[in-house]
Amino acid sequence: MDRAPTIKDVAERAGVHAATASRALNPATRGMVNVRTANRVAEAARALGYAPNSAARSLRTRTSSVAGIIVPDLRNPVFPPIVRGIEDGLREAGYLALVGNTDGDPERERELLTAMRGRQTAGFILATSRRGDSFAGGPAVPTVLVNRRTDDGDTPSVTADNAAGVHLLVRHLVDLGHTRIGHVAGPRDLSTGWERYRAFLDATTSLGLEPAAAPVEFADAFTEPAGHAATLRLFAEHPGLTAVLAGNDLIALACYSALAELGRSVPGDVSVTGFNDMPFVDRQRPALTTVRLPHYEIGREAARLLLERIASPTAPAKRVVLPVELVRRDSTGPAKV
Amino acid sequence: MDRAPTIKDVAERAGVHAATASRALNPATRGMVNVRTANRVAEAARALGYAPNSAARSLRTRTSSVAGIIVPDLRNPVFPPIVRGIEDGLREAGYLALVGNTDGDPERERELLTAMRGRQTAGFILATSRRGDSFAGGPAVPTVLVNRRTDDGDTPSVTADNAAGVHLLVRHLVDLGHTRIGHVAGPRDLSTGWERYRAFLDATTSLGLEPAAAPVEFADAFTEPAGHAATLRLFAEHPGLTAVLAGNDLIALACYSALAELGRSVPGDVSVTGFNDMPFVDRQRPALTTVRLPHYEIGREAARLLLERIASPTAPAKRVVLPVELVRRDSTGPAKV
DNA sequence: TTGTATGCGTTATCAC
DNA sequence: GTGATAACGCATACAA
Repeated sequence: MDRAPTIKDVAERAGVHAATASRALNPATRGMVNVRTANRVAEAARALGYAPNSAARSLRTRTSSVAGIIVPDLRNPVFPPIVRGIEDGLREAGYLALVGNTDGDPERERELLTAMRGRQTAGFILATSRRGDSFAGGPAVPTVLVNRRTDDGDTPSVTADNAAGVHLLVRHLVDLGHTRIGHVAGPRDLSTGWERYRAFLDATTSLGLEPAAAPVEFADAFTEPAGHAATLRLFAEHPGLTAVLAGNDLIALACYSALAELGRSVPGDVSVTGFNDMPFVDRQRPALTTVRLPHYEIGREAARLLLERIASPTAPAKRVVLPVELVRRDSTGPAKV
Repeated sequence: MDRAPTIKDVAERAGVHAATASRALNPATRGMVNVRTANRVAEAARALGYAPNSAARSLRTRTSSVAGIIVPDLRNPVFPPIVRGIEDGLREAGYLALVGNTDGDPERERELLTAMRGRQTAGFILATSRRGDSFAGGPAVPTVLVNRRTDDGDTPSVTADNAAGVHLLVRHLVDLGHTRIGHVAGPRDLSTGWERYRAFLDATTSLGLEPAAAPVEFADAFTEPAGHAATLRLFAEHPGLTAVLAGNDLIALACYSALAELGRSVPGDVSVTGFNDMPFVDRQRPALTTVRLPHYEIGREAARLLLERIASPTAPAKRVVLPVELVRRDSTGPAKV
């Protein structure tokens, strides 16, 4: 088992200097070399099964075709399709994806970023950002935010149209005759939680509900336990609600169990809506009315943006917002009179 | 914005030569250097925020601390916890994880392996193997199989105890009085499908069922559509079955819908069992009786095995089999008499 | 225990 | 259009 062939071996076989072989093999510099020699080199490379040593290339060029993806936890069902979309988008451009989980811990995130940067990662796609985060003095490395974003507009991002989704849901509930609608919101420091909350205020007032008829309770996290607790708090204060707009699907499922505890039926007594359309919420009992996000496309778009960013790092930061879709199922019904 | 500090910068600041700094920073060679200088170097490194350039290190040492994980599709709910377990296990050892999806296409898999190998990947963890696969002349790169394995024992693997799980399920059904139990099996060319199928034959005969009372139908894939079709075929031939053991949870859910189509209730007319205990199958209607696999631990164990393998590549290949657990829920009930 | 010298494989710069 | 050369940052064989 001898060592893998190097560019020197290729050059020798083609009867040229290593530098020439390098130029011939690199699409960007191919033009500098005679077509015939270029072909000879390509032929030799193929014959030898030559594959460039990317460590050497990275060392020399200070970049690589590897991107880092950082998510809170891959086990949260929204992330697999996003990551898959990113991976597909990256791979088409010849990039590979490093994936890391932070569990929402900024310390872990820093460690991961450092570790990845040390491996010459060409760029980052972060699904972990908080509204207040800033990359000002931070990464000279191209970075794209996905799913969540920061408040400042300095970093490119790909998110779903949270506001439109909430408007769709509120209108749907109002159309069903609901006049007292509560919101179990996600954390305020995440753009997803915050945007949906703001849109809820917006939509309810613009549809003529008094603030007292549209109370809000914040969950500490986008999880079932946090959602459960928040739902109980909401109904303790506002027992007369006939509908709940949950910050995401997991919170909506928590509403199911909390309402069952309170002896209320869904949707008989209370209508419930989610956000995300995670796998299997269509098979819950009752099937969840929610807003579908194009998670896979969000991922692909993020990959596209990152590649753009790598190609031209100084271009102004784009913020892409992808459309969402209302999915009516069985967890919403006419308001009880 | 100046360049990242190199080991030279660290050495200079500590007043030593780069070689000494290198030895001081590397745990393996730390012993060769005076404790006081070692501390001085470490201090300088910390002050400068030094992170070794892994491209240079890889070039020099011909290895890297990056491992490749290859799965069919991250969106299949069994993989996220496995990948998460792997990532956690790798990271504790300072390794990063490259993740790629193949959609079950061997061609894509080859491409990914080549691409990753070209980037000095230190090892691979594959969740994509088929029974007949062989790595004989293949990868000199350390490799571990996870979830699935090949028939030959040449490659280390971490799998769940499929046979024990099936025995648990069959005994559970027999205890409930079922005497005509069908099996909607997964693909024969995957070890998961095959082992569960073999165990089904084994368990039913050893518990006294005639082969005719334990018919099998194979699904083309571990998916709902394939499971649906296979379930219909099974009941077309054997309408008298009172229980179905599905090859995995997705096939079990397909049994639900196929049986509903046939006008049979679950578990009133027919009991159904799954395999995996995916997220949310406890919230299906009815909640699924299934076997729980320790997916996260499977992933961690695979990472451990890979690190072992990297440390001593010639040691004999271990095959780790992790225990499973029966989870009784509402999809199984007493046999209809 | 520390310093010196060299090379890993590639590409950028400079000659020709 | 091509060749010679140097340098990317690190780790190690060897010398001191």
